[in-house]
Amino acid sequence: MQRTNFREMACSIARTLDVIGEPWSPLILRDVWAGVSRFDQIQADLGISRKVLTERLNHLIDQGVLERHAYDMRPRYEYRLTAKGAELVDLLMVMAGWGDKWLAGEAGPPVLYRHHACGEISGVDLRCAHCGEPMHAGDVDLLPGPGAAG
Amino acid sequence: MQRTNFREMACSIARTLDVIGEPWSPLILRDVWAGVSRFDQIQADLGISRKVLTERLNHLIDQGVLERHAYDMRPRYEYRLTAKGAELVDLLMVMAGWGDKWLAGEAGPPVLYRHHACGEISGVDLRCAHCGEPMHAGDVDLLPGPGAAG
DNA sequence: CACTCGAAGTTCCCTAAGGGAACCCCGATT
DNA sequence: AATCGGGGTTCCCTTAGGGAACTTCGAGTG
Repeated sequence: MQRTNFREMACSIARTLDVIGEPWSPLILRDVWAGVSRFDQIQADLGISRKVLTERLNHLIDQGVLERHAYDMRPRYEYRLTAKGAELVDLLMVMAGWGDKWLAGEAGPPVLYRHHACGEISGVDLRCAHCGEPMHAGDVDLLPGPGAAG
Repeated sequence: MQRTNFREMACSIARTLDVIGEPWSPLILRDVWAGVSRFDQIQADLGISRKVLTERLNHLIDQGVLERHAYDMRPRYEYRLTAKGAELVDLLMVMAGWGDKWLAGEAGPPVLYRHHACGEISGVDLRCAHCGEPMHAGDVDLLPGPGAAG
């Protein structure tokens, strides 16, 4: 399909999409996060083609988001999130929050999140890292940064 | 390419991907958010094929994320974020934050975010909606919710 | 009125990516 | 020696994305 690649764009959103923007990649990370971490498990859970799963896993490993770990003397492997990958899961939690709010409908959210610190069922909330007040799409101005395109 | 559709999965991440998971969709939302909101502008800014841009815009409108708005007596339109779409931009800010941290390199972030409330250059931080403490991937347990698959 | 312009698509062909099923490899078990 | 099961690889087919040319429609110009 000769897909355009986003890596060269001077945009952190595009670059992030170059890492996890392909179809299935976020769901693979979700599975690994949730403990579904072996090839056949992921393949069966998602219903993804084995060929594509291989490609995605290799790409995620190349990008430093997953690592491949032997769990037996036999050639058996499980996939784990790296620190870089674990921070991507924050993104998945925000996605899940949006889906819960706008797409879950009558049935309610399929998954609940219990926060260790307070023990309550909760969700993520976006705050300004500087002042701690809510920070949403309409609460910011965009300015060119040091890495902006020439 | 007979792509699998994610809509029917009992997972808010998958359902969200069904709305904005196709290649280009998040970048289209980013453009509209940043004020690049007309067909030819978006097409030129992204370098996306006109055919695919048409498909993506229609899908985003169908999903209630964008709306098409005439800005002239002539058939001229601009695209705007709905409330549903504006909340998706929160997701884009989290993506941008991850890209800034892990992919920007020496050059630094291409775009800076100035928070209206405090006037500072900042970024988003994920907090528990219930207790206000940090809430990241490792800080939660996943539990089946009311909309979980049978 | 005829001509041109520009925004916003639409159409067509070509290539490459995803789906699916069959096949392969390799160490362990029987 | 034969089987098993995890973890892929290979092959073919279909369809989505890229790219460029073409269309449509109202406005402005001479």
